[in-house]
Amino acid sequence: MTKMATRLRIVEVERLKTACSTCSLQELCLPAGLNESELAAMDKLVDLRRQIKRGDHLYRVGTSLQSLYAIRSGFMKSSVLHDDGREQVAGFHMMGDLMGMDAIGTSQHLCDAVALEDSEVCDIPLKDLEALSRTIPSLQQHFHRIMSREIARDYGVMLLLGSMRAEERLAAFLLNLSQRFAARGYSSLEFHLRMTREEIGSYLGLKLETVSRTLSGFQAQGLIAVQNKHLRILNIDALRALVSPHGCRD
Amino acid sequence: MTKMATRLRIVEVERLKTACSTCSLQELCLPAGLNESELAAMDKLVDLRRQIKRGDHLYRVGTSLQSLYAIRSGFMKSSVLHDDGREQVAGFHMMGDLMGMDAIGTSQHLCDAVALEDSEVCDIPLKDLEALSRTIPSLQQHFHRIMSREIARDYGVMLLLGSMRAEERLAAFLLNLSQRFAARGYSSLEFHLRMTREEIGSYLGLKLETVSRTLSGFQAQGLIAVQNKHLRILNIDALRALVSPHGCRD
DNA sequence: GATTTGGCTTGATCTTTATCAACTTATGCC
DNA sequence: GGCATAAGTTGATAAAGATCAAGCCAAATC
Repeated sequence: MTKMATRLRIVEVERLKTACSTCSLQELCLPAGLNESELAAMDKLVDLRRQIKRGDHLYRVGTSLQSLYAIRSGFMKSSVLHDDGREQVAGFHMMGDLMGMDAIGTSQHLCDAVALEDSEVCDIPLKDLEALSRTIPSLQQHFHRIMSREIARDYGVMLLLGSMRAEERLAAFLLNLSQRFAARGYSSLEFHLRMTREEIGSYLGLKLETVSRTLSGFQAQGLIAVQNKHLRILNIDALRALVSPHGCRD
Repeated sequence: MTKMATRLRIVEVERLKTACSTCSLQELCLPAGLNESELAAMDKLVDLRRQIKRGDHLYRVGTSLQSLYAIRSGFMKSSVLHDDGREQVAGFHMMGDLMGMDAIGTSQHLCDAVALEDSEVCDIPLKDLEALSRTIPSLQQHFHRIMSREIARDYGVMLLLGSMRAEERLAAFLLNLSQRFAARGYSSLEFHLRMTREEIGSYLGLKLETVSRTLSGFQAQGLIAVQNKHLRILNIDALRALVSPHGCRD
């Protein structure tokens, strides 16, 4: 304690708050499953915290990969750009999510990451993470799990984009958000959509008008209550039924 | 040489052929970039080779993850199943590709892997791979790159499914196949489609009739020549132009 | 070599979602 | 606090692709 205190300066207080060992997202984030001494090693790795204002980029297509980013707070989107300017939102990311993994392969970011509200991310230098995960098998394993889960999520999005109708896509989208908010201790039935209808549409492969209409339709059926970005799920079972139409499973 | 010869038995000849150190796919596959002694370590890891007959499963949804699989020869598809039986092809895989990475997160396969022609895969036990990659940084790095590239590929598919029209999807699909065949030393302009129209459609989020019509359309325009599964690209630039419509880049 | 079956093509029609357009409601800014 | 601008809703119409249907071709089977 005293030894530490001597080293502290005002800026470093800020840093200390970043420590994985005291972070409430520990269980969701990269350090999940580490013991105390391993957590301390993690703390050394994650020494920079970055503020991203709403609308600002965390990284851009073509930028060289420096670090992976763990979201501490806020909400972000990542999007791929087509040559002709069309934007496809590839994902929405919230606290505890790890971003930037698509760039490891080429050392260049392949998508843009933009904050949809003021956000805070932890900077995790890839080289350091790789070095540390060579000495901490459970960190290595967890990192692989996180990358794998991203692949699995992507497969889910492909299923959605490739074989669902507009209503199913929206229902699946709302249920996914609901579940993720729940996992972070927020209400699963009432939340704030941080993205525009256009961004939802882009993610789901629909036009914004279709998103709007479909949401209105859900409201008319009594499944949800929407007012702008405020959303309340009124009948979650009905939403689930929409995604898995007849419950006919073989 | 003589030392090795004494150790050989007939079954082991079979194994020897599996060795990464003598595999022609070395540069495409997991061992890319390893030196000789590292390659020898890889050889010990990959000790099982498996034959998959056309139509057979390499793994199924829900099966527990044992190994990752590197394709030595043949052609496979992976597909996600919707509750109601709809199938979405998530990818086509050929020699040098690594399969099964979606299952690391949950230790259970989330998709089915089926051989589209008689194939041969190398069995790579995940635990062993993780252990070895802790001692060989370049292997670790390459493994991460491969997972990352899978994520990047998925983003590309999302872009395709979310914001391209039927013609663009087909053109992008053909160009992707062409490029992958080229990377493996085959002709980039003339190849055999190993999947049915329905499987192409499933991958691209289209119905088989649309795939057929669109291919016929390409043929009518002189872009390709198709006869059943035999395909020849006649005007690759025009195909490229279809994917990036106006070349209007900002 | 005939038969069968699965895969493919092509046409006609229907459905879903996109597009175009007008208008309303928020949000942010001076 | 009002004005400007962005976001969202809703309607009318158009277009892309799905669906239904018929027939064809080719490889596998007997």
